[in-house]
Amino acid sequence: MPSISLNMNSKLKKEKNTEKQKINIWLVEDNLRYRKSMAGMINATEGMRCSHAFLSCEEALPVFLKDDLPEVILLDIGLPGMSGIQGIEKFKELSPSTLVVILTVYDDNDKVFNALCAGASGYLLKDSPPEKVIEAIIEVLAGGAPMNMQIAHKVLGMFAEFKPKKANYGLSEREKEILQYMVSGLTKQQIADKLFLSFHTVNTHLKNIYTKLHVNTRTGAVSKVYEEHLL
Amino acid sequence: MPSISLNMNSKLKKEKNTEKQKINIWLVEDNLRYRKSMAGMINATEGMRCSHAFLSCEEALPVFLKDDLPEVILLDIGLPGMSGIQGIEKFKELSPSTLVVILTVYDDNDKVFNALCAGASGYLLKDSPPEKVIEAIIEVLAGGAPMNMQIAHKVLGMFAEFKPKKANYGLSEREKEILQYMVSGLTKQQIADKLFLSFHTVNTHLKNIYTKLHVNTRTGAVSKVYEEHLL
DNA sequence: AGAGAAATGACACGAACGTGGTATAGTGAA
DNA sequence: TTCACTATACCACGTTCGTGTCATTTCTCT
Repeated sequence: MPSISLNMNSKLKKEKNTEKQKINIWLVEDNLRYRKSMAGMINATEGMRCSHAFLSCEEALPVFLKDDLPEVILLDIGLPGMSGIQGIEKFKELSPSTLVVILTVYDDNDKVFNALCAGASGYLLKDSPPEKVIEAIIEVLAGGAPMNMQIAHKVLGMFAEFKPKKANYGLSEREKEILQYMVSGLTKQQIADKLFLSFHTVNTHLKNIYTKLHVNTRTGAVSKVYEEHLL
Repeated sequence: MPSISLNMNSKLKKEKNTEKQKINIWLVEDNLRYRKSMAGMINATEGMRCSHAFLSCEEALPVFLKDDLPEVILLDIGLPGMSGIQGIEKFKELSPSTLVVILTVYDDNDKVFNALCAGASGYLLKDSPPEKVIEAIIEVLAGGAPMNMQIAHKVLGMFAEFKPKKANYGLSEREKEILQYMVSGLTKQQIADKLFLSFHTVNTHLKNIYTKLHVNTRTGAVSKVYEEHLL
């Protein structure tokens, strides 16, 4: 059974006060059994209390109006009504300091990616043993980012997808320079002025760039730059 | 002292064979003391051997020619000569199945980001206790992604930066649709054909899009779409 | 029912673009 | 030294764009 080192001195105070100094945790989870079991687990842990357990984000959000802001929300993704992903955004909007930890069965890249972009501070799968969840709460409060091994692996994998592409297309330095200016929205004449070149020179370079990139509009070239992470 | 569950049956075989069945680990680290200490730690661990310890990537790369491919490389980033980041790419190029774990003092976003993009499978800080490094080797071999708590936190933070921008600029659905086609490189006439619209209609929509996005060229609009993660 | 937003359509004109050429000079490799 | 590549520069033609102004038809919301 894990225990936390925070507020250990406060334990000397009277019960009522101690109750309030426990870590305030919310649970949003539509499965009754899992919800009850998890809430029980939290309340049985020293220094933690599960003050609310909802079965949808729609239920949970209005409670934010009262000043019972949670420190941590354990959030499912496959919920009735509003998805957990949308939920994260709402929660973080209402209380940016609240840490959201995803607790779900979904492990596909898309869900993980979107949840993290939305502001989740951790991502656990439901096959994790309950002790791991309790540990995760402690970790996230300590400034960490609890994740299952396989989730962490996926996350790093996403980075690798970000810029492996470096198909140069054989662009020369000058061409890259001109492409750069084009991407930032300048016209040929403006680029020429910027580089102290003739309009015709820029025109020629652009022609060559189009040939190399297999495009025939400036728009297509700009898209290619972003799409394939050139420059 | 951690121990691994892999190849436990092989321990019955004779010494020479067991030696080869240990996990082959390379170390690239310019600090003499740290290198020696880490190599010693690895070799003292059951089922692991540090077959090589280099002080730069330039030294390590030629050894890949012989068929002594490591399963894991512990790699520093602040190295003389070629940086560790470049090193990752080279290593992964020569042996994609080799897992690279960064072991460094640098924890700035840029280094972390680039290392992960380059293909690192883990990222540890040097202030980690040696046991943690050994655990990380086991974890990465089990398909995980070992990271310090603060690194994991940084990594998730990077995701949040990816698409918080939801500045819609008040674009209507139709406008977004047209913008989409423009981004993919089509001309006004081509877009009109695609959507069974008049050229003039597309022209008007584009005008409105430019106004809303505060740009006045298609190139500028496309850049804005990518730069601010619209659509 | 009426206001307001969005989508649709049209015309015209000057500016910018895309593409077909041609040509000179410098640099570094074969 | 020749060859290839790069950067530079020019011209002309037809196409596309950006912008001005205007009008009609849906919708939605109240």
